[in-house]
Amino acid sequence: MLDIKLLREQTDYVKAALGRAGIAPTEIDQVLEVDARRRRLQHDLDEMRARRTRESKELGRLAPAEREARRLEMRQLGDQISAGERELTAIEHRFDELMLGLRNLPRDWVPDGKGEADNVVIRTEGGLPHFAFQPLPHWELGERLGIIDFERGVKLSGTRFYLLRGLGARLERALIAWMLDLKRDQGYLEIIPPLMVNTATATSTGHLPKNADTMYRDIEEDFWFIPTAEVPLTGMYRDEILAAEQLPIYLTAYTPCFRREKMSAGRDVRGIKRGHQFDKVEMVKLVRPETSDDELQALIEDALAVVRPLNIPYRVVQVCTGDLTYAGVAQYDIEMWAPGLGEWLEVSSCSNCGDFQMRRANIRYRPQKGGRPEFVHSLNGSGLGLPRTLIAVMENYQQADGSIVIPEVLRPYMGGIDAIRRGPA
RNA sequence: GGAGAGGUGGCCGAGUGGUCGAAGGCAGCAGAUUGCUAAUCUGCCGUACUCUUUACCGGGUACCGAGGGUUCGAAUCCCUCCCUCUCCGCCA
Repeated sequence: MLDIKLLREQTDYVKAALGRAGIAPTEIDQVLEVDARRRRLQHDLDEMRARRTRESKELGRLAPAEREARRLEMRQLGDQISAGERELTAIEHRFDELMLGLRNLPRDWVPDGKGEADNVVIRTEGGLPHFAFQPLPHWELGERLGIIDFERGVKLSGTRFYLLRGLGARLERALIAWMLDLKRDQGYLEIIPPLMVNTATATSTGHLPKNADTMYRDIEEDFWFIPTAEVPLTGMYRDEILAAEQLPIYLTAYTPCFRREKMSAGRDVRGIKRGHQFDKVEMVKLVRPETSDDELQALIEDALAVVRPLNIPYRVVQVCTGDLTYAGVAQYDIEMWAPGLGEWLEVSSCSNCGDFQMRRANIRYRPQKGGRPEFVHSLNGSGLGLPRTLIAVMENYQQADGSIVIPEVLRPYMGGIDAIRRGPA
């Protein structure tokens, strides 16, 4: 959530910044209009309540006979106040709705753009590999090796579901364990969070109310299945005031993620690139405000530290204003090359969310002992998304005979196995 | 799921209709004092919104789990819900 004071006091700046992300200035005007009405009503109500308090105290001291006379008058005032309170509640709901609907402001240095096509590749590492044969897409490899079973996934659940079996499952588990160990070495605290969260938690990260239609939920119990571990990790300290010494907080978690993707027909239909359920290792940082831009750079490095040892070509993309996540002020994506698919795969997305989520989650810290609490800043990044990392490994490490060599760093996690070959799994 | 107890400020903990934003303690901040990292004393010390204001100070309102209700007036009485604890049941 944005700071309403910023909207009031630096309206033009906010309009310009949001304009770069494709938001019409009239949206801000609308918020300010409701804000003005809300404040006026609040003020009137405050005065009525002040009068009631004052006169009620006097009334208490009066003799019983006099008391009766003024009781009726006081009751009318009470009715007026009740009516005002109902009106205020309605306006506040409207106000909250509008405020929750405003995305975060991009940093000034984020490149302008309308969408994905305008993102800027800022770095590419590793030349594209040459194969002496036609590299296969991972679904071919997976089925031939018996490590991915698409048909049975569909049978169990439906389209876009699959299962990993044998060494495929083990490879995924190896990747997860290896990543988590790396994160631990980088200073992240490993968490196993709930995979279902309540509405308040999902609202605090900005996933609700805007993206309600992309999440699975249990209405009866007010549970939302997490679309990413960012949600529980970022929400962990909701409604808390942290001690300054606690910051920065670095958290990591491996979790399955659930997304009600509105799958467009014909796009990414094959393989495991996009599904309703996938595994991910996530990083979340809660930091002091003045450090968050530097922490974002460090976060990218922490993600790259997972990418590099795999020896797969990758690139870093700076996300433009039109493609930023809702809560982000700046964002970088990391993409790995998939020779079978012939495309770059987004395996990580690192964002600085400023105080946007922390304001919603009401997570603050005291900069000085005894000082006033301030909102902290939050960041999140994948470290990494598993299916796409698995794709990249499979497609880059495939051999002419259809086997897949296990990357060196993963072998200790695979019981020393050096390749996945054809044969009984 | 059933029965009982309870949810109060950063923490602990009083408070059962008005003088309670809330005693007391701890922690924190400022100062005093002390022959030495401790002790003692004094003062300050919730959050948000708002008015006045350059700012400070000050005034007002809201907040005692959440939402309703009763009342001139609710932390306090009533209703609903949520959560925690204890016991029972069920269970991976």
